[in-house]
Amino acid sequence: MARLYDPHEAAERYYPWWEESGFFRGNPEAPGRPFVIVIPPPNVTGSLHMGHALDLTLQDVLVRYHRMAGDNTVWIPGTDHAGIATQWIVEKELAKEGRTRHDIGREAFLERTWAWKATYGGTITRQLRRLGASCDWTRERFTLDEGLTRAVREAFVRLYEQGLIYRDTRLIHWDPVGQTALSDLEVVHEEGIQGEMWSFAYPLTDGSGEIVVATTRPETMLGDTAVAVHPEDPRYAHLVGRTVRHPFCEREVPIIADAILVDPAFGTGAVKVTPAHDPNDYEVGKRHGLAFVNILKGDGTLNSEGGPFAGMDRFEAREAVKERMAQLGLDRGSKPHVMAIGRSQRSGAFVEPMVSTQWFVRMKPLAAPATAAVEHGFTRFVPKQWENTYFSWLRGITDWCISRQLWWGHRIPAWYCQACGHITVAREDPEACARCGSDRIEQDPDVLDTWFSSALWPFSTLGWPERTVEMERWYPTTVLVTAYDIIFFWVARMVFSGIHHTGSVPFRDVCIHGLIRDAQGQKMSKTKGNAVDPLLTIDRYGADAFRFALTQATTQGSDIAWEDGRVESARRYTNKLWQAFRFVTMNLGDEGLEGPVEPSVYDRWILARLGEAVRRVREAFESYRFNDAANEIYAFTWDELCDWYLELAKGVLYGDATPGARRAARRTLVEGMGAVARLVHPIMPFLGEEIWQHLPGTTGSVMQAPFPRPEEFPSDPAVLDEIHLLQEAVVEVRRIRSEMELSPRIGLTLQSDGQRAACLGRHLPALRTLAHVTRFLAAGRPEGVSAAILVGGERAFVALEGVIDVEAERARLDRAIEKTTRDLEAIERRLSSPGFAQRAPAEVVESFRGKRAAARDRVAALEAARALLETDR
RNA sequence: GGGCGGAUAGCUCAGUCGGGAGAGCAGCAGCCUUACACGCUGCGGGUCGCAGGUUCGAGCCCUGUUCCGCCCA
Repeated sequence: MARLYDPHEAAERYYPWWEESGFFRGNPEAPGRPFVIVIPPPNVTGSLHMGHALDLTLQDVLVRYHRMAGDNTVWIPGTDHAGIATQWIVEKELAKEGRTRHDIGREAFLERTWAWKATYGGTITRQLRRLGASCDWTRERFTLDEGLTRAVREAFVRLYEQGLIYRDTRLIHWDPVGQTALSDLEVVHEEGIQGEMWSFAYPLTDGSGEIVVATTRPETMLGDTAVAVHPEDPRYAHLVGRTVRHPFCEREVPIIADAILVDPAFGTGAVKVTPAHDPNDYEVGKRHGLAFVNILKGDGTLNSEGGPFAGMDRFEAREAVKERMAQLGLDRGSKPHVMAIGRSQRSGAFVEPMVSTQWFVRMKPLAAPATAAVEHGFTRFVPKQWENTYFSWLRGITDWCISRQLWWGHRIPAWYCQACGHITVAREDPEACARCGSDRIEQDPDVLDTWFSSALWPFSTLGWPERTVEMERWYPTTVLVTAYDIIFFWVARMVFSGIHHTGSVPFRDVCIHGLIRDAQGQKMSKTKGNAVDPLLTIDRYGADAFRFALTQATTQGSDIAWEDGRVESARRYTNKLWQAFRFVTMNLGDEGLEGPVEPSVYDRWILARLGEAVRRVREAFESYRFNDAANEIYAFTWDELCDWYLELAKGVLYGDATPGARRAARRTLVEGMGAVARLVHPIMPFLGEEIWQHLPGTTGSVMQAPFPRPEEFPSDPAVLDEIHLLQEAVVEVRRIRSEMELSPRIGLTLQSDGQRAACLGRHLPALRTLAHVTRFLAAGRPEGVSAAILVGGERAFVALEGVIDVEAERARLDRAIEKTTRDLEAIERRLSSPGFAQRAPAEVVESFRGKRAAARDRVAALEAARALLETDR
């Protein structure tokens, strides 16, 4: 067997085998409790980052565990079409050729985008394979493929027919770089921007004076259609109802009174009103019936309403307006102002509020059932606290702007009649207007928000709106695994879409995990240069170690500060397991495993401990406690199997044990290692498989082997107790050796006349292997100097005559007495504290009395040993 | 402004029922013992942010408070 485990070689060998053998494939008609996960679809443009790696590792861990546990398991992969991001990439390519998408036309542009997707779109799914993800690739979906497009069309038409989708002209967020409308969620508010508050004067039309207003966006004054003051502000009462003269536009601007908009204490108490370019002013405009003057074109330059500034970019116009106002003597100065600004999540451009005609989803009626579903536990958040995030968003929800001025996406299925103006919304492309029958109809040029199709993902991937066997058997899905940052974007939208379209929540559980940050706790980003590349990490450490580190780092919903040290430590663990496995294969002997066996107490002990570990690991997986599962496996394999059992087995294998006992030890090694291969496989699939393949008696893939069950490994309290005693003896002798600075080469004699300690005589081979104890005597204190230790509460001695000086042993005993006395005092304080005996539960009091007795015995035994040493002087 | 989370060993973090504070890494000391020096053995290290309260008993429950982070407006 190779001296070192090669994770790359194993991955290259096993992954194609698994995939080609169909081990990843789900079958809705197979027996078993369904366990179904749909992947949170990554952007088709994307490449694997640490966030994906974490999210997908956790899903794969669950999927592999449940598949082995006998559930009807499937994990459906896929990608979304990422409207804005993908279109951008192709537009940039075109720009290099000196062309725009308009030059080549819609059809050619889409052809080109599909071609791009065919070439580069598979990047992330290839990378997923390197991670070991056991998705059912035969079911891979794409949000723009035929079936999902049909689902989108169906959902849109239904919502429209039910009055839940409508078209309206209102204030929306406009991305001047992407040149499209955005939903509220796609705007990121950036705080603490250093700007300025600039003041200027509007002269009253009648020339009797002026009114001073302030703004952080001077160019918007070109769209002002009112100046507002507070109705109860005595400074301005006489001006309400009069007008000011706009210096650049041919219009008179009314002075109005509005108690909601205006805070008389802020600034001059007078506010300019731009209804077409500010959310608050928009409301004022509606309240007062003001004109909505849109001054911007889609690219962020000023339109003809901009008068002398038409054609300028909005920021250029800002400076130009200020300059002209100064020339006109209307500039009233400026002062620094810290403000918040909205940027497009995708393009990073400063977003402009703009009045525009778009399609919207009416959210209130959809949000209410989505809230109720979580309140009533039909869908459960793990950890529970994330419900609050979900609820608070749904409570304050506004209608969802779903149209995007893009070409790459699901085109809105609405046709406008040139003859009668009717809008025809239909499942199949219509030939004529549904009302007047005219064939002069034109389809809406816009496409839907990518999230509109993502919201249908848990059921569109299963074949909805068809009533497929997948829908019958696998819907609702079992669990959605995702980070908390897309609870709004995606989780909530899937829940209300699922309930509305299918009558059921889309998943039973939502397992929320944190984000991966760098070692300093900063968010990883390409621009900061602190991003860790998961593929390089896999290159360096192997997928098994990487996955183990991710799993071990995943504590309930909190962020992870990433350091490569985590993976390095996990890689050492893979080596440890590999070496343990080598030990097993190197010690199988020639005589075979068949034949009568005489299991030792060690064999029975390790299997009992294995059973306990299996129970804890299963519990951890079942309740999404990933770190607990990883740590249980780690602690069992390293601290018990390697540190104790393998050493104990050496005593049997290399000593003069009977052939039956040796055979039993070998079988236990093989059985234990087989269980370890199965235990680790969900987290470390390649290592688990590699071990499994080389163990005698295994068949098929470890993927298809049953996950260990606690019942396979019987417990035995007497055995656990005996080995515990042995461990105590070993640890104590080792401590003596270390504290006395005795060479590991010196064989020691251990002796005790205690009743429980008597059994140590049977364990001499183990004592020799583990602590280099070469002799055990059922006797009391030896002649000459000796060290006293406690085993099972009884005194035992390590003969040290001629080996060590008395002073050192005396000092050691003093330290031990001091520590044990401190323990005893703490217990006694507890027992004698007022009310404890009366009020604490009887079993607690009893356990403390037991502890007191044990501690008293320990102190007495140590003091007796100390006294014996004294008489030697 | 509203909401949520965090503060526990030098670092990163666990801690489920309220019942004697843990892991990994780092540190110190000793070992190339025939699976593993990617290892083994032993040791040291904590005012559980702070102040009150409830309780026989609080890292855990309650109130207040400081600092850090995130989300929303």
